[in-house]
Parts: sequence; C-alpha cells; structure tokens
Amino acid sequence: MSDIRVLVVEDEPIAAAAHAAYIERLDGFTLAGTAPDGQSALRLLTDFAAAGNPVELVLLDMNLPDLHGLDIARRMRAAGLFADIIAITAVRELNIVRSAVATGVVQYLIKPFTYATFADKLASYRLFREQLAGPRTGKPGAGASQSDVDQAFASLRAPSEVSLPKGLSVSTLESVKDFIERQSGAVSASEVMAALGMSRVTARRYLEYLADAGTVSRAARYGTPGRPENEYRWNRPPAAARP
Amino acid sequence: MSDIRVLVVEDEPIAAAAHAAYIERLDGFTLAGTAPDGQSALRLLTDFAAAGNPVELVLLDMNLPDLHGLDIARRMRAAGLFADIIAITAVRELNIVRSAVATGVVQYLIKPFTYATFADKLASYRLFREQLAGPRTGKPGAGASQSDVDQAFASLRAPSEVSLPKGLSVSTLESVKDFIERQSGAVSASEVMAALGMSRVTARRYLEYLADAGTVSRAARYGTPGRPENEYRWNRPPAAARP
DNA sequence: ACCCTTGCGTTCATATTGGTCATGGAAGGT
DNA sequence: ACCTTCCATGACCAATATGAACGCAAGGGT
Repeated sequence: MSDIRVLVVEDEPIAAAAHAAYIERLDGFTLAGTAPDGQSALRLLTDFAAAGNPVELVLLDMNLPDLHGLDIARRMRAAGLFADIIAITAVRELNIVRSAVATGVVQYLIKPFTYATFADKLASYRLFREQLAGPRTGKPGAGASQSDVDQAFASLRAPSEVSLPKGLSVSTLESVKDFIERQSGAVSASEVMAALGMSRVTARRYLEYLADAGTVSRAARYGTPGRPENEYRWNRPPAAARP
Repeated sequence: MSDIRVLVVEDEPIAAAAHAAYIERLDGFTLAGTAPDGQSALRLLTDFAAAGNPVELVLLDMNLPDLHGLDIARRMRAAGLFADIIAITAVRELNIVRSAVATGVVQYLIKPFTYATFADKLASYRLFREQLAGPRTGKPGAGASQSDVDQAFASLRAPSEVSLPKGLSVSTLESVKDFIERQSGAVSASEVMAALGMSRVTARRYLEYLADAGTVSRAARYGTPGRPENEYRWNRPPAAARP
C-alpha cells in the first residue's frame, strides 16, 4: 500500500514546521504540502484533487486567521473533497468536538501534545485505513461484515496510551492535573494531598513531574514558620507543540 | 438532558416503520419524523432547523431512490446541517465506509441487524453525547483534556457483545454488569471477586473490558498502603442532575 | 547572635494490588 | 469416543502508593 498523503494546515510557521517534520518522521505517511490559512488550504486540496493526486488526510488547526477549522471542513465537504481530518486545537471546548465529528473529523488533538501522542493518533488512523482496505484475507472483495466495520471503528477510536516514567500512573496524574487546573492560584503539595486524599509523598512526586514537564511552574512560599513550601501554578499552554 | 431527536430516512415502508418503532422503544431518544427519500429528508431537516427544533441524529439508509446516502450527507454539511448520522446499508462495500466517516457518519449498521445490535449502537452514541456534555463533575465548562476527548471517542466505538474479545463469555459479563449496576458506589476488583465467587484475574479482566468499553469508569483508590486499588463505577448519569 | 522550633523535602523499605503466562477442565463439534 | 476450542484459574513477577526516618531551611524566642 502506498503512503498516505497528508496536508498540514497551520498558521504558525514554527508549529507548521514541527508538524511537517513529525509527518516525515512517521512510516507510511508522506507530506503533500503545508498551508498557512484556510483559503490556500482549500485551493491546495482542490488542485491536488484535480491533478488526480488527492490528499487523503488533513492535519487541520482550528484557529486560523481567515476561517475557522469547522468552516474549512464544511467547505471541503461541500466541494466534494473527502479527505479525512485530524483536528488540532488549543481551545479546549467540548461542544466543538461534536460539530467536528459531524463534519468528519476522525481524531482530535489538543495542544500541547507530545510526539508520542501525535504518533499514536496517526498510527491508529493508519490501522483504520488498513482494516478497511482488506479486513479478511480469505474473502476477496466479498464484502464486510458488521464486526469488520466495528473493528475498524474501534481501532480508529481507541484511546491513546502515553508512556509515563516509572512509578507514575495515568489516572493519578490526571487527578492531579485536573485539580491544579481548577485552582485559580497556586497550590502546595500539602493542599493536593488533603484535597485528593493521597499521601504527601505521592502528591509531591506528581507535582515534581508536572513541573519538569513544564505543565506547572514552581515557586517557593515564604512567611510561615517551618521550611519554605513549594507552590505549583498551572501554566498557560504554549501555542506550539512540545516534542 | 432532553431526548435526542432522531429522523429516520428509509424508502421501504416496512423497514422505516420498524426503525421508528425501535427508536420509540429506546430510552433517551425521540422520533422527530420519517422520510422516504433524500429530497424530503433534506427538506425536513431544513424545516426543523429553521423552526429552532433541529434534528440531532439521522438514521440514514444508503440506498434511496433519488439520492445516495453519501450525497445526502454531503448536502447536509454543505447546508450547514450538523446532525450526526448513523448509516444503515445492505451493500457491504468497505470503500464506502471511509467516505462515510469523512462526511461525519458516527456509526455504521449493516442490514440485516438485530434489535440488540441496533440498541447497542444507539446506546453508545448516547453515551458519547453525555460525555461531551459534561465530562467531569465539578468542572463547569473549564475545558477538556486530551483524555476526556479520548474517552468520548472510545465510548463511540462499538466493542459490544457483537464482537467480544477472546477470553470473555457473555454470561459472565452479564453477571459482572448486573453486580456493578446494583452497587450504589464504586467497587474494586477484589470485591467483585468475593461477591461473585470468581477469581481475581477473571473479575479484573471483565472490569477492564467494561472500562474500555466505557460502560464503567475507572479510578484509583488511595489512602491504604500498598499498590493503589482500582475502583470501578457504573457509568450512567440518568438521575444525577448537574447544577 | 545563637539556638530551638517547625514543617517540608527526600529517601528508603514495605504492603498490597495489577498484569501475564501457562495450565486445567468443560463444552461442543466431528 | 476423541479432538478442538474456549474460558476460568493459580502462580508468578512487576508496579505503585504509603509510612517512617532523616535532613534541611526558614522563623521566632532568648
């Protein structure tokens, strides 16, 4: 099977270059081009399709200078462009997700994401494509059964598995991240311990990991007797993906 | 949450009546109308949307006298109609599935199907909608994390009893599901083991499958020494009214 | 200025559970 | 009656939060 042709749509040059580099690093994918805004993206897609060399997958940023990503998706469908779309966005609005799904968005990436997450999403998409191409070897083009379709859908929508350092669990990390994000100001390790019902050591270890990852920032808190306490504050996510 | 309004598009009167009856039998869904062909379906959708009472889900037969289902989906998107689509077809062509996904088809049913399959697909769609409405309690529109989106997508896929993974039996799964549903709070794998008289490995495997399918949610239980224990909670918010 | 108090950072060993592999036994087909 | 298939089980190893112990850096009293 030939490679899947990908178009990167991203207005920020740094992020666009990063995504393009990601694509070329991956096996089974080929970069068809990049576009900085919606109009040029639609023009590129139309040109490629007219040349008989259509783009099959679009990495689509939702926030573009001229058009919203959902508008681009809608115009693509109206123009008969059936490329699949992986949405990339920094706005974490859940109500957009449903509209995105309705316009044929197959994956949804929230910035900032790591390369592992990115690769995982694209790998699951490739698996989805492969399962649709030939679900069963003994059935030469006979047709698909319900379970074949189910399996293809399942591989497309399987949750990602991120690799964490030893000693940390995914669910605990999610709890801690969720708690810090809800707080308006900074939190200390003891406050996390009390709020989540975990031990001080555990809370501190996860906070330290998040500080190393850059998700939270760390500062000392003075003024109280005793050894100064570290306080952690949620960082606004940067616009670019972190590798 | 109010019911999900459904439009049935099917040219065969018998099948249309059957699907309509299915919808009305299901909890959480309301039949908005039926249409025998593509033109009337589009007109109905437009009228409902103009009346401020839009259809949220379309059961769309692929083979209609005037238009193909994919054409209807394409025109819907072009007209700005963002209703989700569950495709129903007798033609088992896999290459259509990809185009269907690109136009926002969330589920794919192959005729003939049983009522159980039908109900299962719609139940997973409803769970998807609920998770997008409020992914986590106590988070008033703060935003979604990557895992929230992943979980919503995961609930949309269909790993139901139609395609059980190897190593699981239907009867055991029913026992486990019944037990968890009866519990008010969360249960651990060990409690399921003790209550149902099965081994810990078996209990854990079924709980893990249910968590993966989105039927139950998984969380860590802290406070006790030793490795944290996973607790599983039935994932149904029917009476849990969120302020 | 010195020392004591205070509370957190840090480092282990420990207690449990999660995850995996190979085995046993039962059900159904031939 | 034999064989295949399939699911539950038991035992193993790996993983992860906890608790105690120790050290450290500030504040406050003398």
